[in-house]
Amino acid sequence: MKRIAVVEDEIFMREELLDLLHKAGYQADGISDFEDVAGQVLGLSPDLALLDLNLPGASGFQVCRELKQKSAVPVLVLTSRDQLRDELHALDLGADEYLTKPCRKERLLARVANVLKRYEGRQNLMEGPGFLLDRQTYTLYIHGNSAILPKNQGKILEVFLTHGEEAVPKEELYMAIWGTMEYIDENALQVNLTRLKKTMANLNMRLQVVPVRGVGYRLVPEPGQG
Amino acid sequence: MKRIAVVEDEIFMREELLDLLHKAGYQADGISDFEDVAGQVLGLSPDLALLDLNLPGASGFQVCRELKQKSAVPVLVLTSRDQLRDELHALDLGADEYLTKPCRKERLLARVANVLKRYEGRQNLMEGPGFLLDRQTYTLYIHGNSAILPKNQGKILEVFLTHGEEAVPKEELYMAIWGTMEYIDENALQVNLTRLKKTMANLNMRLQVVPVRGVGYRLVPEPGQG
DNA sequence: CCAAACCTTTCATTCACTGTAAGTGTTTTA
DNA sequence: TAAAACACTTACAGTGAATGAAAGGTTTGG
Repeated sequence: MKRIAVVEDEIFMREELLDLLHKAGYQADGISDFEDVAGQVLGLSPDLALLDLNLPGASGFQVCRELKQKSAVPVLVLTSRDQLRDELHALDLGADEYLTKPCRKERLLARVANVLKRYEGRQNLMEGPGFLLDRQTYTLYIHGNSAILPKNQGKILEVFLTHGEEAVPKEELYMAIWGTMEYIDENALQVNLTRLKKTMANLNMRLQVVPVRGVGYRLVPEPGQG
Repeated sequence: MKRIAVVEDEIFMREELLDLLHKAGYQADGISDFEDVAGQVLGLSPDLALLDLNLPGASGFQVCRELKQKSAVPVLVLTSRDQLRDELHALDLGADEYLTKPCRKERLLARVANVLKRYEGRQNLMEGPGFLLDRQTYTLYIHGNSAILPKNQGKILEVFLTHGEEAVPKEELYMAIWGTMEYIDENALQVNLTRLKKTMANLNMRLQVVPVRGVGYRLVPEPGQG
């Protein structure tokens, strides 16, 4: 059964949506606490996020951006904001659908089903700047091409992507690759990083791995000439 | 540059669309003959098809269905039909977007860009019954999971998919795998087929490879109990 | 300039993929 | 029913990519 996360602060509306989706055969879960909305949504690991834009605390746009940065979950924006610029903004942030309230139930359900169908088989894809990464196979999609990363390089890149441009401590990379921090030559990580860099260069990924002295590494956009 | 195929019978509207898309940096091509529309569109091998529903000859719905059956090209329906049931029908056929005329230019361009963005990196994906196959890496997406096929198995499956349920001559499989028909043990193909079958079973693909005596093989849906 | 931190290249090991071989089933036809 | 043609399976050894270890080079900051 497909899971849908519903982000809507108005309680009556939320219950109605949950009920509607439930009757349509989805497992729908709402959020009632509006701190770290994106985190909560991802915690539900839904197949789709249904997102209102007018939220207490952080704006829906911010939530949408965060969801898209940290995952590849499809986002359907359902809002009463009917300004064209809101729509353009949401779409630009990567929203997969934009519907304005009031909205016919049939239309909403059709769009939900449509988005879910389009995302079939994409559950494992993570979004990076300009590319997609399959978390299971470490297949990388970039510039309309695809390539398979060696497992270690894939794991490293995956960890980087979950951190955005934040520094990633070496310990975390150790854990991600080997599941432990013992008995591993410190150099092994180094070698795999070198290999990842070379791979990224070969694929023309405009990203650089830069060291953070005494801590670990960061993934940053290449200081391009563009 | 992204290519867009425009299917719109009203010539004035068509020219306006082509102009708009062209100014937005796309390579847009229109169709002026409305026989075998889907075939013509696919002949352009566009990154996106912009489709009107009211066409002379076959209905736009039929074209949409055909496009989705024969390819994985994204379809954006732009129509003056504003009935909900038309929209539901189009979405059900797999249309990726449904916009009603009149439509603000900004909105249209935003949706076009949005759909193209969503399809980024999907150019190499082939659609099979219930799964997707990446033609470059032979990554297989099924049941929300992904797996990498060994090269030979991937090539075989790829050839099968281009044939639907038609029989595939052995010679074609030879050519696809080894690029030649000489110096190859006839049994090698056999072994690879056995391996592909095992792989498909492990992945719960509901497909069977059946021999066509003296000719080759066919890929058919499993005679399931569903 | 020195030491710590960081990087790169090379090499042997390991493991998945592959074709060969050898033998077992199955269908067709006389 | 027999035998020939075709189809299938399993086991095995060769190959090549990925990996960690080793050894040595480079950068950074005090």
